[in-house]
Amino acid sequence: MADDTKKTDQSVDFGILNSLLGYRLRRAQMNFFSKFSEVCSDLGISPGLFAIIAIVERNPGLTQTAVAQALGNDRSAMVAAVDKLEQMDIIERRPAINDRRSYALFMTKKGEKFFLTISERVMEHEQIMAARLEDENELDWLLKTLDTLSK
Amino acid sequence: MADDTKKTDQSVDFGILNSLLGYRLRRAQMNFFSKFSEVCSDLGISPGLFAIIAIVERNPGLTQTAVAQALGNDRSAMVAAVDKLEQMDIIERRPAINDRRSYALFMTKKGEKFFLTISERVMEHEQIMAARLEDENELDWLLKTLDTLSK
DNA sequence: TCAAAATAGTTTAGCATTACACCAAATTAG
DNA sequence: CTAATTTGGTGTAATGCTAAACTATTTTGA
Repeated sequence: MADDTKKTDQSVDFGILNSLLGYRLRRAQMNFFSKFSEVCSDLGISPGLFAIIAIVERNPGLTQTAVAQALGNDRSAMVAAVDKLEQMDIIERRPAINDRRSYALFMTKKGEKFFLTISERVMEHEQIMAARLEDENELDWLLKTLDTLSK
Repeated sequence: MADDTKKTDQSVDFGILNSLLGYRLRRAQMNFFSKFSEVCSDLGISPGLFAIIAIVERNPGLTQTAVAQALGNDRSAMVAAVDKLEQMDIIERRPAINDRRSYALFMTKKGEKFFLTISERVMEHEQIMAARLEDENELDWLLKTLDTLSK
């Protein structure tokens, strides 16, 4: 059936989209997102939750709002996220010492171990993807360039 | 008040996140997304809708499913999107000639003009962002690299 | 001091995205 | 040709993100 009347995926003309950074970034990011889910879905962790854990692990005692600001998220999105991470016994809310409005976030003992496990998986996946690049320099260059485009 | 007891955004340690392509891609893409919205929100067009228009404009007659596959979206997401674009008189559903289940999508006359207007704005914004890169070669290299990471 | 403004966390509503089930129509197999 | 499978469009439910409003608390400034 060498019938060409119906366009296949391959023959679709992407026009302007092909040269748009925004579109290409979206496709690449979507791919990373779905791969991340494949690798980590059994642990019940999304990329967004992983980012929160990573920040709290390196910066114990930050408030919810501080974490949200660091990640560029909305404060309100933190509520459900921290609720979930607390239920999973990964992080912990403690009353802030000098501000009765806010909580300080800390890793639990289980959370510290959990972070090691999941970091290992994430790094494995990262290395598989990075292997598509030419060399270490290209990776550094890409990370730097993405940073340039993030503000 | 040179008080350092509270961490500011600058002093947050991003740890592993700094070296993760997935995270950096997300930050860059979020930035493009919000800039796009600033530039195009008065026209009522999101990045996703723009992508659909761009595909239909270059490939008139594609079915909803074909457009969804090209963009990597779910079929079901097309319904509301095409409904909206039809209400805006930008694209048009016509019964497919040889398949009573499906619609073929076409630009309206107004849609063609609309696409020119919005493309202009998008390209302006694109050039502002691309100007942060070293030169044309770096842009090409980045687009190629993003493509590599998208599959 | 003390009223006004700002801030932390929360709730809620709106919107986009994803996955799943469904129906009608088309295609394939026997 | 008919039965079984696949496919296109749709509806719905769950999730994630954004924006706005609300309460309690803290900070500001006259």
